[in-house]
Amino acid sequence: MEMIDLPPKMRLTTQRQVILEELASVTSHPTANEVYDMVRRRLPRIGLGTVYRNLELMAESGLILKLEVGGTQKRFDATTDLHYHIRCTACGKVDDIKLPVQQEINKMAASATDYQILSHHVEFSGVCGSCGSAAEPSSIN
Amino acid sequence: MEMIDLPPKMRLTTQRQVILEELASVTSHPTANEVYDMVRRRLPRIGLGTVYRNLELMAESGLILKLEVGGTQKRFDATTDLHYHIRCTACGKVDDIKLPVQQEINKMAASATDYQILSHHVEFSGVCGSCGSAAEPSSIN
DNA sequence: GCAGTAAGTAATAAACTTTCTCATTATTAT
DNA sequence: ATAATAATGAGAAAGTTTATTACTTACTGC
Repeated sequence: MEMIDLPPKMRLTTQRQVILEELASVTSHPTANEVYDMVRRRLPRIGLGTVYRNLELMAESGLILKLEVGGTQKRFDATTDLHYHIRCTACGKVDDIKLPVQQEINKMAASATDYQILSHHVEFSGVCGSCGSAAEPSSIN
Repeated sequence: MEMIDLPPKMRLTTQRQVILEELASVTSHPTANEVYDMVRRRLPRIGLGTVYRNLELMAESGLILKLEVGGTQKRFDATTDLHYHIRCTACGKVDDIKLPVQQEINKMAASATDYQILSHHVEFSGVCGSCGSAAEPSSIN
């Protein structure tokens, strides 16, 4: 039994504010460690556990998105409206991809499984611009 | 016994055979640790590192699939033809979903990004049958 | 068969990501 | 300002995956 209840008395601490601001300041999808590095420039004494705890809390309350995309680390996204992602197989970078969300795919899925469908996510794999130009300048012949 | 297409110099050891057989014997998508447990019933002295190393090698050679779906652990799949997955948000179980792969989505993506698209994967989130019936008996009341 | 060599294994250590514990600090309501 | 308590920081701990190492096994050409 899982209910989405945001913590009753969630306090607005400096740490939370800065974490959210830093996450919102980038269009990339940083890992917890990367957020930690960004935040530490402004709050040098913050603990890594605090970053993890708050990213998790914010994700639970829907304030941010926790992306469980490929790779070993989870990534976080301050843009909470539904969108798909693409990950570079060479450098691991994750970008948004501006593709309309295919809502009808959920209905198709519902009739193909006994699961109760909640959502779906599409993750593309590809080679990003900088990695592609570095690796294969002769591929368009 | 099926013919296994091994990369040159890759030997078909007992460990590899058993790992592959055990993985192929289930329709679930076990984690490395679960494969380890299954294999250990037949080869009690096998090491966890051996399981990891060989799952990784087999995934690289295309013999099996390594799934980087949600959750903290990677999962492995002996079925290598393209298909989508669905993960239970309650118990973390991952199942195949029999939904035709949307090839055209790659073309749409190609025109929406400067990445060179290689592939895509769709992962659904939902509640599986057993979790659903266990969690919400109040819906029948 | 047998030496020589390459590949694989088991065990262990190590790296890395994430979660947990707890004494202390900071925030909120009074 | 004070009390109540949520949150923090520091470190330990847990969990997953990779790397190292010494030993074993299998393949090669003789």
